[in-house]
Amino acid sequence: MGISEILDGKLTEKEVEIKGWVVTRRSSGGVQFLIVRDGSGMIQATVHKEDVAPQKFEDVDRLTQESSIIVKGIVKEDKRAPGGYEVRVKDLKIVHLAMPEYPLSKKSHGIDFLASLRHLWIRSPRQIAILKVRAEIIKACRDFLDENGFTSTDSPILTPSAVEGVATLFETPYFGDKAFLTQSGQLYVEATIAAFGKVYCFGPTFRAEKSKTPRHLTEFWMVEPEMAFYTFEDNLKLQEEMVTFTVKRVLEKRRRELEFLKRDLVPLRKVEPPFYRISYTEAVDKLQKAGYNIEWGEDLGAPHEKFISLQFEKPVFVHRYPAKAKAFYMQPDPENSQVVLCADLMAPEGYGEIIGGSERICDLKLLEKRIEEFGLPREAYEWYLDLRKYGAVPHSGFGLGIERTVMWICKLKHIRETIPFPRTITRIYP
RNA sequence: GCCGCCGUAGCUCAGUUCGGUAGAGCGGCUGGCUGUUAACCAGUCGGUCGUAGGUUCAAGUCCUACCGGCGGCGCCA
Repeated sequence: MGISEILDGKLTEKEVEIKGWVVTRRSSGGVQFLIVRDGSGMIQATVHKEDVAPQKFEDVDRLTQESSIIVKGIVKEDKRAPGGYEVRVKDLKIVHLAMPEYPLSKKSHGIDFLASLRHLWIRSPRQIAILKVRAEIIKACRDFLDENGFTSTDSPILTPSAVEGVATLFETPYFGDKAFLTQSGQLYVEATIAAFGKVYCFGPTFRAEKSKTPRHLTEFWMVEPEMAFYTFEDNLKLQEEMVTFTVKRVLEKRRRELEFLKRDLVPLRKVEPPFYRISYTEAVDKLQKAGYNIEWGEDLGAPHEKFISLQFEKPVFVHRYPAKAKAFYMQPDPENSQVVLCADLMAPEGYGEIIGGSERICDLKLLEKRIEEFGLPREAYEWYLDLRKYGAVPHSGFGLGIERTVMWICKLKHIRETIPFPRTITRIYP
């Protein structure tokens, strides 16, 4: 029994017990109005002087913001109450009287202050709504993959070597040796496909990049599916299906949260396969015609991604980037060896990349050559090369950034709200 | 790493142009109000003006350095 069920109208005129926290208290002499939160929702509880013992009424008068309480009463439908329902209180027990001067008031706060009080900020309705959507997105991704023949095989977080470059790795001591926090589970899921066919890993990844932007965290979560025998084309189709499934699931299960966030649902309802596709070369052409200063061969920057993303009302794949701008393990396009069979999925409405994916090199000789060309230490990749020695198959995969997906689906301005405790270049507390 | 902006009460800010006794709203506290909606009304508590130097009769205000944060870029998911 929770507040969400009361708000669904299932418990009208019934007696209920709510265990929760006081969000605000207002009084009008003989009537006290409490807004109570229980994790499932918020509702107004009214305490009339004549309904409770005098001592109880005085207790209510002492209630501070964020005090924890247990309330018993009758559910009433009432237009005067926010949300249309309220609980007329018959009994109330104070579990803990919160200290006065709860730091977060109902008025606005600056971002620095809120970030330093993240452990309390997550209680606020907006943050609750966002994190509920986050949880739904994660569950949707897992459900989609689990229901489509994937086995979850999580990758290690402590790793001996870099996937792509050492400069952006967090280093940690490891029994007299060095270890690094993973930047991607991809190489390891490329190993487990030979055991399970279709796999995915889900976990935190770490980038020691000094990125100071509204779309970067130093610690973020990725879902990384990897599929044996999947071509580049199969990979894109899977991404379309997974993203569509996820958006539909959130629209279905977290409608209330999206509406609370004042998220326009129209663009989300348009998310259906097939997504748009544009090659990197076409994208550069478009950008140049729009006056952007970009040459073929350069990777797309934030303003470029935003521009492309705004051209389409559905997600768009930008595919076949120059080989030099991308990772060593990507399969060259058989029709043009200057580009690789990769695609980034750009979310619409100006949100950029949420997925990066590619077909992987499966030929041993070619992979050896690429490792050398990228100046990577071959000894660190011996195990990875083994995968091309014993039953190599064409295979593809992608990584979906959870926080960026949350940011897009909730239409947020900054990624710091998409994870309970964000880690950024300037903040590791709380 | 680069460019720009900002640090004044617990919070959000005004005061800086042109140096002259530290301000408001919210929150807290005290009291009032029998339907409040960021409730309202009256009273009250609350300050090393980011830090350190400097200029000056006098610095929140002018100068220098440092620290912290925010916004944008680069890199990336």
